[in-house]
Amino acid sequence: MPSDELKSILKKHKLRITDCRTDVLNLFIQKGSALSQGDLEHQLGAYDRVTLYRTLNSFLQAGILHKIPNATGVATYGLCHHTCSPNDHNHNHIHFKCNACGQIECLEDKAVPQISVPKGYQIEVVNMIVDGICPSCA
Amino acid sequence: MPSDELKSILKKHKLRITDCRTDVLNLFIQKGSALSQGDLEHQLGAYDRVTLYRTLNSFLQAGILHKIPNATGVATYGLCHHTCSPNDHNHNHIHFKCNACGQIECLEDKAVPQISVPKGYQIEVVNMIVDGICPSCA
DNA sequence: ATAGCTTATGCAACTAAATTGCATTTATAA
DNA sequence: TTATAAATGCAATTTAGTTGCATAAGCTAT
Ligand SMILES: [Mn+2]
Ligand SMILES: [Mn+2]
Ligand SMILES: [Zn+2]
Ligand SMILES: [Zn+2]
Repeated sequence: MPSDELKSILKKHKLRITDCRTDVLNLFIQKGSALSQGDLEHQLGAYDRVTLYRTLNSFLQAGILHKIPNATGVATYGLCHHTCSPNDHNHNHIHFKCNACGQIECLEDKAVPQISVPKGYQIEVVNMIVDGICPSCA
Repeated sequence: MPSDELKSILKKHKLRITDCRTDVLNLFIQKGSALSQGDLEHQLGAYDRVTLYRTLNSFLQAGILHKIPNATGVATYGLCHHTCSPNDHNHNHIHFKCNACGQIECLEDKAVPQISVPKGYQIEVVNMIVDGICPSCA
């Protein structure tokens, strides 16, 4: 993606434009799938782990990325494709984790179905994670 | 829960009966909510961290516990209320995580709704985690 | 009940990920 | 261009998860 577009995305979210941030953002856009901090470290070796860590946190805060729950213990992050802001993350799509290659993807077109919970419980966010085999691994 | 019942549960799953295992099992039954290894360490200080770690793994294997995905990074485990065996964990219920007290519960009565995924994806397991406020914290 | 075999436990050590403090560098707005 | 606030890198710490090995304990067959 052209550098100008990357910068405008950062600007839109009121983040200072730095090399690390544009590179991280670009990687997320290129890859299309969810990435962990380790993925970033591996593919953007130029930057310190801590800087990548803080970049992820900035992006979370800003609403550029969302955190994807999973049982493996390593946090993964996906691009917010819809308009998200720090206080209003707005995600409603299913996540898919491939048991073969380990990749996690956002299935943007698949909405999380409506559910009900017992009396007394208040719903704030609903996450749905599908484990299985992705098309590339089938 | 009476010691005899605890022992028979362990026996049913072909696990040797030890103090640690009966205490851990008893704690899960008493609490009713999901627990992390840290929770066990805190509440069953008599046992070594590694022993608790291996107890959790044995229980997972045996089908006594199931792992509950969440975005916090610490693994939590819940009792399998239905018949589960090592090769056939059979869970279909929603999990609820309270954003106030942090507790995670199994909503046994709330089934995970059926979903469809894009062509080429194969579903193996579906997890649904609801974040919100639990009745005790409301 | 006991002996013998198998499994569980505790300790120490190690890995990996997440997190913090602080000095230095860099981005941005005046 | 300069002043200010924020981002970065490095070092160090915390936390969770994991493995190896010697010892202790559970279980089964005699
Ligand atoms: Mn997503
Ligand atoms: Mn459950
Ligand atoms: Zn795959
Ligand atoms: Zn609560």
